[in-house]
Amino acid sequence: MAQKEERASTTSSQPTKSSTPSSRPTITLPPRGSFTEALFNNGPGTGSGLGLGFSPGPMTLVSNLFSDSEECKSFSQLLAGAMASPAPAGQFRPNLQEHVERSFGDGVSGGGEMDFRFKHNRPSGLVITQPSPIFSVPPGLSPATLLDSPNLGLFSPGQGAFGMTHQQALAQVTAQAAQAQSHVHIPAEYSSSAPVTSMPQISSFTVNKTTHQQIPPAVPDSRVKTKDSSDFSQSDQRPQSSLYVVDKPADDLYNWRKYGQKQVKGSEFPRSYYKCTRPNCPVKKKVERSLDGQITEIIYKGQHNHQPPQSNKHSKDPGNLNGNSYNQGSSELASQYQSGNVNRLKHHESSQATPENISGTSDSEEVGDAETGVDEKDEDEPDPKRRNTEIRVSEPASSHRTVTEPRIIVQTTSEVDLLDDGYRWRKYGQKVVKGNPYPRSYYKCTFTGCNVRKHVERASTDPKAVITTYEGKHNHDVPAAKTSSHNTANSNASQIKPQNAKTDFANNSQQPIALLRLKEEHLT
DNA sequence: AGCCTTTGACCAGCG
DNA sequence: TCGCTGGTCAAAGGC
Repeated sequence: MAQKEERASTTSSQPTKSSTPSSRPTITLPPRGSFTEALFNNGPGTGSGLGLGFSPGPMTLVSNLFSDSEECKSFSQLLAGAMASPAPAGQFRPNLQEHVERSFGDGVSGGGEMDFRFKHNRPSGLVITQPSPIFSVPPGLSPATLLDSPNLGLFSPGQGAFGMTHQQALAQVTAQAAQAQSHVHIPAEYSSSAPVTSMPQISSFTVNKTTHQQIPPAVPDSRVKTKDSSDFSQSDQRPQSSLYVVDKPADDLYNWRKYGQKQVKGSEFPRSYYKCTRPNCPVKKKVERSLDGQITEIIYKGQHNHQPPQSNKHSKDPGNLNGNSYNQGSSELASQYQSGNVNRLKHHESSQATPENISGTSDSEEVGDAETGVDEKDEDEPDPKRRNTEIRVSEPASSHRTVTEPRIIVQTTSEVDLLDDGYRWRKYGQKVVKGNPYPRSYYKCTFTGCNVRKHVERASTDPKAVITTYEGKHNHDVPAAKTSSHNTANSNASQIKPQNAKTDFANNSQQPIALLRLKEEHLT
């Protein structure tokens, strides 16, 4: 059946390792004070990362690389250098890849789809051989070393962590960063104040040049969605036979039985109803998917009164190609769900839900039982009071749908914060995840009508290591500078965005350069 | 045989 | 009361 075909195609979509490593990329060192300064210090006027005064984490550094438009000729070139070096299938890569993919694919109107497709549709046989000086690596730090280091491989077609969650990604970032310290030597002069742990990964920027590997949503459902290159130029078209997937949303360790499907008004997509197959378990979930199979929204209702099956039969699903990693993620999700977190994202799709997704609705609805720092220890004890909580995991409603990771949001504070990118952000939630003492924080752009979301995570072992994920596209300009020094700094940051976008390369309104270039290349 | 999906019918809430 | 809509049931069929 179609289902089988999808599974088959999903399986076949496994990434292929780089097979044509051309000459190792030559990485030149740009004048310090520009690139490196921006890289490690977030650039002039940007203020410290996230306004927290700490050194940039791996993702921030990576972001800086992208944002440093002046140095970057094109995204592909960036990738070329990295890809030229066949990095081992490190486990962590997919995570960063996810970050980048999401950053580039989500919420980018106009080119959004193309961006997204890039990650999904890069022809498996496509080899980009444009070793160009995109990345700057301090003397003594061999790009090859970085790229070949199994500990540093980022964005390479690793398979192990195919379905990693943010938490996992973060955990690995931390772990690997730590390992990096012992594997990579970084001249002190370049280390600056930035933790050495963050550095190596900068150059470990390897992007999967093969068939796109979709990261399964951290949330339970969803399978990998893949598309072949043939679909590349057909932005919103129906999926072709060999493309995709996504079928039953059941990879959250729990077993679900579909008991109904209905075409609901207001949605062009049918909604499926699932029940946990566990006897007496009241949990249900509603899943809406687009015609091409992408999950656009997932709404959980109730709380499991049992542990996830140890051996989920669904593990055989292609979506679990990653096996452990994915299961881990699922497990975490399961725990999160079980913990009774309440979320209501409305439209997300953001996640693909896109933030809009998350946002759109989330804003007004995610409110709910604001709980902060949900204590994971509760996960094993269903709280009767939480029984009927509803968790909505949706995908972005943006026109260009992308498969991103559904989110679990717990609204907490309403503090308005000015982060480092010039935009004003309101923290609307945070969550403590198992294994990480630092909460994941969620921010929303405070500009009226703007649904851009920002999700900041810190590594459990190194709060300086931050993964920032943007969702949505700003529909406005960077707020005018305020009188405060902080704001001024941010304002400056926005003005020099190309050089200091920092994590903002992910931010739609700022992603661009690399993104656009990427398109150009694919179009030709 | 068991489990799951499909799908039309039924039910309840709401305006 | 009626119609609409969302949610659920349950028979049929597939794997």
